[in-house]
Amino acid sequence: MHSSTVTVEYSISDLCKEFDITTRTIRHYEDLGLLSPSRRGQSRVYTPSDRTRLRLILRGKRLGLSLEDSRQIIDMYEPGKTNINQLNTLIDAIRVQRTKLNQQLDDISKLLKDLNDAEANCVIALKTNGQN
Amino acid sequence: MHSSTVTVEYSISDLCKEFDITTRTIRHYEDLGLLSPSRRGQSRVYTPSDRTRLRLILRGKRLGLSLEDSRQIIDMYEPGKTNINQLNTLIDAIRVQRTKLNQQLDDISKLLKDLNDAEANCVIALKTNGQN
DNA sequence: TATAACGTTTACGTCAACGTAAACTTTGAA
DNA sequence: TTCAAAGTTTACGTTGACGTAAACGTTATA
Repeated sequence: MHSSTVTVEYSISDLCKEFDITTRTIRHYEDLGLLSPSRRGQSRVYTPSDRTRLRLILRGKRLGLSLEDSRQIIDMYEPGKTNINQLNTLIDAIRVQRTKLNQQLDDISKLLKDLNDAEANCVIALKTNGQN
Repeated sequence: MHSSTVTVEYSISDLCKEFDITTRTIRHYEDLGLLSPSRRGQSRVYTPSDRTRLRLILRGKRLGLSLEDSRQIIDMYEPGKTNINQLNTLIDAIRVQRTKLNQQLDDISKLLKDLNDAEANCVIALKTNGQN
């Protein structure tokens, strides 16, 4: 039996291009412990898992999370060697995040509604001011 | 005919308490042109409209918007003396914001799903590790 | 009247999240 | 072989969003 293994990997510039960020940004995330790529020689080598983490970090950024927040959330996905105490605090942390996200959902729906109103007003103003 | 007018107003500390922020924060927003309260003597006096603007700013913050972004969005609500050109660029800006918000909605729903999975894993781990 | 409680301005400090520059190494193609 | 492209480390700079401290004015009430 032969299981073929196609080890996928990425260079730092691969990820930069894909996500439209700079090398500085990626190295910065590594400095903060959000990424820990292996090395070939002195060059960084990223796995699909690293790439996923990066995607999660950027998603967090779009939601206004700090890098530290993102680090904690991402760590939630890898329970790894957490003991029971940690599991309970983890569950609490998860619920805290969920509460924040639900607040955001509410905020967004209100903002979307406001934008709809604003746009409607614009359209009306455009029709009314056929002169000018 | 007599229209009774109960002019509602707020002091800076009123708003600080209501929204749980500092005076420094409110004055900072004023420095950036997001608020422009009137004065009685040298003290700032805030109207319900000012209060609404503040609420919108803080909502923007929860969504990860910069103060500059919030300023622009809030200005969308007050078309005021905008001419037709401005109205069209305004409509474009509104649609840009809407796109971003929809992206956020998508991000949030994914994150919520991830958190659900993470919590489920925690619960399983808790049951499995009845020992330890 | 004095002393809190609240307001003000001015200005330097801080922290996160990178930007930017310098100086260097490694590697593949001409 | 040389030279351009891509990689590296180190370190100071910048921007946004306030914090913090100093020094001062106003008002109410004990």
